[in-house]
Amino acid sequence: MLKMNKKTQITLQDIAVELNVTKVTVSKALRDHPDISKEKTELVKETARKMGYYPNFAARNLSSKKTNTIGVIVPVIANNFFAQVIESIYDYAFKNDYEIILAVSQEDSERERKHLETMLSMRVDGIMISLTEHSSNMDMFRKIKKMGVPLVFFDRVPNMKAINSVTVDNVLGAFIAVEQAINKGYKEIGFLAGYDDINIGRERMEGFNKALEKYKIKKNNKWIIHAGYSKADGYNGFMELHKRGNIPEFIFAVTFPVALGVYCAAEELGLKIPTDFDILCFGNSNINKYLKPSLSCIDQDADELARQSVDSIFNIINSTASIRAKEIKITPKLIIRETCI
Amino acid sequence: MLKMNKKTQITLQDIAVELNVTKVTVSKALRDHPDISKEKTELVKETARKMGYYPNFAARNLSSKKTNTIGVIVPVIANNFFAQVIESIYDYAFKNDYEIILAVSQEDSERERKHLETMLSMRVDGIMISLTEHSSNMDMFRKIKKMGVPLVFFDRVPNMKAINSVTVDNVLGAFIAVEQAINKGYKEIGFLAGYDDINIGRERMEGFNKALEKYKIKKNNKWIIHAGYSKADGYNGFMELHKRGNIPEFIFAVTFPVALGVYCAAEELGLKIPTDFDILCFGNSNINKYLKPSLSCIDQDADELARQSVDSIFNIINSTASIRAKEIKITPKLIIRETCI
DNA sequence: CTGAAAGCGCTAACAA
DNA sequence: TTGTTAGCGCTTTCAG
Repeated sequence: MLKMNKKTQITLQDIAVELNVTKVTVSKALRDHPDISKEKTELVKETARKMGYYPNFAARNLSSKKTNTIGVIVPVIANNFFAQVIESIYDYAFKNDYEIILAVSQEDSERERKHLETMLSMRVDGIMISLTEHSSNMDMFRKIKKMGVPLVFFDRVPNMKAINSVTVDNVLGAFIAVEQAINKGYKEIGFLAGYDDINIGRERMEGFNKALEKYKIKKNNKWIIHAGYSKADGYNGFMELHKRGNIPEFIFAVTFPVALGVYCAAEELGLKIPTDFDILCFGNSNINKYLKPSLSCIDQDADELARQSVDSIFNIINSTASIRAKEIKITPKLIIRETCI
Repeated sequence: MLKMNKKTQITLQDIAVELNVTKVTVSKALRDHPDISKEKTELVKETARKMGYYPNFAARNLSSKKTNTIGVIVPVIANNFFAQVIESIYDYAFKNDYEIILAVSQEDSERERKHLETMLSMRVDGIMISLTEHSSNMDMFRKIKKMGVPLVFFDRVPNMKAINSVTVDNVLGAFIAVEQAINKGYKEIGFLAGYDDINIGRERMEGFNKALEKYKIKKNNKWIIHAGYSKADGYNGFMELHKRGNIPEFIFAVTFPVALGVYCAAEELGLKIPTDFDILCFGNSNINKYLKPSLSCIDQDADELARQSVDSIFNIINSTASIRAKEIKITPKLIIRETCI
């Protein structure tokens, strides 16, 4: 009854025996440690390859206290903006020899909390997160900060002092969107807005208000709907607007999915864009130029957001001294297509 | 010079000391081991929570030889189909208390290989993969099989015997797409096809051929373009078709992004769909009903694909005896919108 | 340049 | 019901 049925995993020891050295030598060689001679290093590597050795990360992490891994939590994946951000994050991480542990909160702050705990248990070297649409676990974040785990928020960030964040300038973006509508001559301006719980809702509302104020346009609360950021929210929001009576000349949508919901509702109601009402949204999508009419929007550079976020977390991870929290803002830009032209 | 500056990580031992028991007791309590009394278990958990304890997964994995983790490799994320599949995979895994390690090959088989090695090093309990568009590392897969690591291919699978796979019935899907066009009366039928390297290209071509044969339609190679599966490929493919002379009455696009590229090219060329030519594609997207004209397609159920794949890998992981490789095929369905109606 | 010893934090037998 | 003893596979001192 020898130990034969164990699912054999090749270890440093196995290679060491094969080569008549100790596992320390093998370990060093595999990591290109200067202690080991060039030839021996090559020999070790070659043997390891031949034997089908794959270093056990768990063991390595345990003894080295480093995982070369960063945790990323997003509210959703099947969304053009987030899909692009995630893809870019993966790319930058890969180029820096880091692994990404991705988790999806599904806009559920309870799931979010669990994922944060998992990341902590995995001892990731840092955490990047974009919050759920409602509130969030500030206590958890404070705890994480206190534990000294590098933390960077991106796009959807909490209302907290001294945090690292990378966001698009939402106030500015909303402002220029509404300004565009006003310049075009619209006076009846509606907003399918988010909630104040999270920065993107709060700040886009702020930009909206600013533009109305600056141009002395009367704000009509009947034309402002507070809902979420999804397609369904846009659909329902527009239906509600329609039910309330005459719809405004122009609608600003808080996100691209919301605008999509509006297109859908309008079609059902037999309303034509931009003749019956006009629209513009915050957030681009690789498909909105194919819509009829193609949708003008406030473009947020997903790749840039990802790059800045990754840079930011690496800076924190690699700095010896604790560095000052940094809030990075990316400037959005207006892209005019067939709506609100 | 006490060891004070170590970034303190709360361990079982710390809790044990606090509670005047041994770490084994704590370990068991935290995992609801029946050995430990209810009250003590509660006490331990409460204390752990208070002390801010997070179990070290690396240590746990190392000693238990189980990671509760499955690795997923996809060619791309910023793609409606894959984004949905991934999101569903995450959801099913989460509900089964499994973590997902996601990696993106970017259609690059070299990256794919590296990711596979990483997964092996992480000792994931199983691997789910959708291949890059060109060939792939069959040797690597054979090695993985030999190592006894559960492996499931989904959507894009290799041409290999005895593998576990979950795919859409590509032959059938392509067949009914082309049949629809033929029934509509089209005789000039083109195909923006993929390559034979991978099942989706090969099988969709097979279905295309079958339909032409069955209905005795002449196949015109001038109208068949072999390119990739992306929007750019669709754009270039259509431009090439156009350059070659008169375009066919109908074009079957191998993927949704390819069809999108065609829309783009057609617009530039001033061609109208469906009057100048008609189109239908393999693969749905949550936005193609918004296109003008809205695009008819062969719908592949992303969620179903994900569910079957996850089920499949769990079956393998949880089965004691080695089970027979299983190839699961999902039946696609035709969705008619404004094209090819 | 190489190796011996210790231990990372945890779980899995087995004893008590 | 609890504790003892051994590692899991690797890296990290520190000696040679």
